Order: sequence, then C-alpha cells, then structure tokens
Amino acid sequence: MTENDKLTEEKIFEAATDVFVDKGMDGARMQDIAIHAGINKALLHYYYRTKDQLFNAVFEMIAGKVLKKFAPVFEDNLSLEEKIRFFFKEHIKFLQENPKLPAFVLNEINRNPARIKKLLKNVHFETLWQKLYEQHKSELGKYNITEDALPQLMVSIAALSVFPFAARGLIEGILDKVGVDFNDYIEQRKEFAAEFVIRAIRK
Amino acid sequence: MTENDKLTEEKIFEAATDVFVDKGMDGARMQDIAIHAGINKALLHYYYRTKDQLFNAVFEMIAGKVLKKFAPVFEDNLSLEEKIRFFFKEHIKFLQENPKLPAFVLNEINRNPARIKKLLKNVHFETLWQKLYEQHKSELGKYNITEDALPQLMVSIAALSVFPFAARGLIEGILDKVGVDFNDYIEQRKEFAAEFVIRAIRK
DNA sequence: GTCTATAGAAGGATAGAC
DNA sequence: GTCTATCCTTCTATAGAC
Repeated sequence: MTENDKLTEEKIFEAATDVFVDKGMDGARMQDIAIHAGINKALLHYYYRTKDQLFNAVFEMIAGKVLKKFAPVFEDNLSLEEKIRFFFKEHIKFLQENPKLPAFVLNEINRNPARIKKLLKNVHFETLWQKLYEQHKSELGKYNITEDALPQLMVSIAALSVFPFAARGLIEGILDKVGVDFNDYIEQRKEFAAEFVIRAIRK
Repeated sequence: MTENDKLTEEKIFEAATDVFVDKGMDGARMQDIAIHAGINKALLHYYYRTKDQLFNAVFEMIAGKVLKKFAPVFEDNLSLEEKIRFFFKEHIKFLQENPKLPAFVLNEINRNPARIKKLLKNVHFETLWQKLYEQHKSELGKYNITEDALPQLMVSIAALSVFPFAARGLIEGILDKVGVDFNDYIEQRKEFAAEFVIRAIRK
C-alpha cells in the first residue's frame, strides 16, 4: 500500500519530469504525462490535485539540482586555477548528462520570475562571495580581479558553461554546417573554457 | 483599401510579436493577440489562416533580426581588438533595447530545432570563418588562436553577450540580493566582456 | 474587410464504480 | 488506489451577416 503508493507516485513524478522538461509548462499535457507513467489522467489528479502543483514539484526539484551544481565553487580546498578547471570539467559533465535542463530552467524562470525568489531565499550571496574572496586572498596578486567585478566574472563563467546547452538548437545547427559534432565540441569545451577564463583573469 | 489592409496587417503583426515574445508559442492566445491589436479573433484568421502561420511569420522576422546582429563580426574595417570592443558595445546595446528576444529565440529553436535549418540555409560558416581568419591573419602573431578553436571562441563571445539576457530572471534575482541593478550591471558588461575576451586570447 | 456567433476539438478536473 | 465516463472551460477555427 504505502509501498505501492510510493511506486506510483514516483512513476508519475518521473514521467512528469520528462514531459515538462521536454515541452515546458505550457506545452505539456496531463494526458501525455499519464501515458508516459502508464496510468490515466484521473490518477494524476489523485496524487497532485492540479497541473500547477505537479509542475511546481518538478520544477523545484530540477531547479534545486541545477543550482546546487554551482556550490563547489564556494568550497575551499583548491587553488583558484584548480577550482576553475575543476568547475568546468564537472559542471559540463553534469550538463552532458542532463543537456535539456538549462533551457528548461531558464525558460520557466523567465516566464515566471517570482519562482526564483523562493529558490534563492536561503542563499546569501554577499556572504558567499566574501567567503570566496577570503579563500583566494593570498593568491590574488597574480590576478586582475576586483571585488566589485565578481558578479561579472561569475556570470561569465556560468555563461561559458551553460550557454552552449541553453542555445543547443542554434549551436548544433551551426556546427552541423562546418562538420563538427556537438558532443565532440562539448567535450573540447571543458578545457577550452577553463583556459579561456584563466588567461582572462591572469595579470 | 490596400492602405487600410497594410495598417491592419501591421497592427496584427506587431501585436502578435509582442504576445509571442512574451508568452511563447504555447502560452500565446489568439484572443490575446486580437485584443492587443484592437480587433477580433476572426480577423486574425482572415490575414493569417492559422496560429502556426502567424507564429512562423513572427518568428522568422525576429530570428532573422537577432542573427543579423552578429554580421558586423565578419566585416573588415577594424583590428581584431577594435572589432571585439565594437561587437560587445553594439550587440549589448541591441539587447538592451530588445531584452526579451534572446530567451524567446533560443526557447523556440530548442522546441523545434528544424526551424534553425531554414534560417541558416543561406549562411556559409566555413566561408565566413575563413574570411575572418584572412582578415586578421597579419595580427594573429599576437594571439592564441588556432583555426579549429574558432567555433569555441565565437560561441564564447556570443555567450558572454547573450547569456545575461537569456538568463535574466535568474541573474536579476541574484543581483537583487547583492543590491546591484540589472541595467547598471549590463551597462558595465559592455566593457568587461570586451576586456575579458581580449585578455583571454592575447599571448 | 470586419464583425458576431458558434462549431468543434482539446484539455484540465471531478464523480462515482470497483 | 485505480479506473471509466463525463463535465466544463478554453481555445482554434469557420460560417455568415453587414
């Protein structure tokens, strides 16, 4: 019973995840989710009263997972350059395994910016960035980094990693025309992006 | 008559542009477009038989406009560094005036990748990139640029300019928490991104 | 060319049997 | 907990008057 509940609820949640990520909130159909889960519409509404509730559950899980992947940046066990290389390697690897998540999350956030407030409620960026600054204070002599340019640098790093996936349709279209495979391109990118940033910030 | 046709068709097209950019294909409603245009639904279908046709007209116009903004990169009247500075200044200025276009175009391309084929049909990247390489051949001694890394470099430049707008909801949410205004941030970005790239490619 | 009215289909949600 | 049947609203699209 509770065992079975769990199974059905999980099946629904996974099916909903697939469909919402693929089609977005507006394009997704409850009927489609039901089919993917191997059940009927009525049962969806039994577990999650409305489409909105189901979407919110899925979105929060995914957005949380995506944002969490930036956390290692703020952990202190590597030099700045090591950290940058580690970040691109691991973050792009995560996106290779979940290539559709960036477009999904960014799109749904833009459609409903209020969502982001809730997600960031317990994240304190002032503290985080100060922490980051402290961590690498001693090596900063080698770099061109001012504290007030930190947001620019962080967004740039995120951009270099995330953009190729968020703009995949476009980039894949362009790469096709010059005979480059998207997956190869992404594999290359781990190192390219890291070296790019390191050269950009080095004095 | 033909004069009036033009007016109505233009009103419809502009209203459709606003609504589609705001809500996306799936979220947009013909009724909503009709209201924005100051007419009724039936008239929409008189000018554009279906929602799909109306959307395609709008999408092609916007995507064309957006992609065209990358063209100056391939024109030959500036040194490489001047070109990079010029690009970020002008491109980000364009995005400041049309902040919602990146998210719209990227999202719709991802939802229907076939669209991109049609748009890129007449663009020959091999030729364009070779041209670019020729243009700056003489100054390449100063830079770390290999021909096969050109796609990586180009995507990186696009990413640095476009990503803040494509991810606006998220970035604005973060900047809010550290007391930075999005518009100020973007204004700063023109110079930051240019210097970032130039340092990254300089030997 | 523009309108009102409505057809026809699709989608979210619920009732009720098992 | 799960299903079938169905309600009700919303949306695209068309018919037909002016």
